Amino acid sequence: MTEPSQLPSGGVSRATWAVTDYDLAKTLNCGQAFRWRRDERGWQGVVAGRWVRLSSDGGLLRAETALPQAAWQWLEHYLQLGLDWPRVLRTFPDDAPMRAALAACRGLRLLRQDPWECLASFLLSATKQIVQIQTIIERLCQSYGARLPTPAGSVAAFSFPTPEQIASLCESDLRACKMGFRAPHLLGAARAVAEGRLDLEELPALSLEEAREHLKRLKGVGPKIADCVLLFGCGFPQAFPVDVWINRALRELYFRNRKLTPRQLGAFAAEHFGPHAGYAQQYLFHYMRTRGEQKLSG
DNA sequence: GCCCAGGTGAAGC
DNA sequence: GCTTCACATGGG
Repeated sequence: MTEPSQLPSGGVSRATWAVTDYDLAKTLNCGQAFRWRRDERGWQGVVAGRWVRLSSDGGLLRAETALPQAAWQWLEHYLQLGLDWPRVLRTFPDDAPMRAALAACRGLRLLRQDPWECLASFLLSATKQIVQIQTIIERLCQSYGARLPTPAGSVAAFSFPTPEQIASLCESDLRACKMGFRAPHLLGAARAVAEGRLDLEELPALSLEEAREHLKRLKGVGPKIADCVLLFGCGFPQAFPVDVWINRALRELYFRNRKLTPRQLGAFAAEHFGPHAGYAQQYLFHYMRTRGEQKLSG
């Protein structure tokens, strides 16, 4: 990572970073985050309560905000620009499935998302397709988030509703966003966080097992959603969410289609994929989902 | 209509 | 322990 160069113009602020092995399109569109939208100039999203447009240009990553920025740590942290990627790569097992996934998903990175948005989003993900999760979250933000400043001519943008904002609603308010049986789960999680019964900021200081148990106290949070929050929002690189795709991937690629329980798969993953198993998981997930598709440019 | 989707919890063996 | 099923909603 290099220091960003900054060129203010009007209310807008811009920055540029030199990156290697960083595929913005794959990273923003691989199913770890749900709020990024492609437009003619890049990707629009909301990070740390700010509207931002990201784009890539060869080895350069560009960012544009609606308001002046005194500093960019909030975005560098989200994009994990300080990560020593070659060091992560060296921890992966050298086997045929992993080599294929790495070749197919070159440049895919993990983001460091806000833990609350991550928890709420994955609570809404249960037995939903990614496009439908995106739609539900968009309705939630438009209905109950706060309007954010955007550049002239851009479509409206909204913050992700805080735990307090959601805690003040009732179940039918949430069901109006078409989240179905997930509504009481989201409401319960929002109230637990708003009332201080769950401290998301404390989780990174705990062991993986302790943090997982804290999250699983919430109704609607099992091992899969807990590990998504720990991997994408709390900085546990060894967390390994096992969903239908990973289940399929592991069985097909490592177990010749033998049937295994999620518990057995989790144990295998922890042993086989090493200290950054979660990164390996995201490569296998994206590899399985895009296998057979024509390569998209981004 | 039927089946599936980045699951979970309750109830049945 | 493991298996089965309901739970909302939308798309193929």
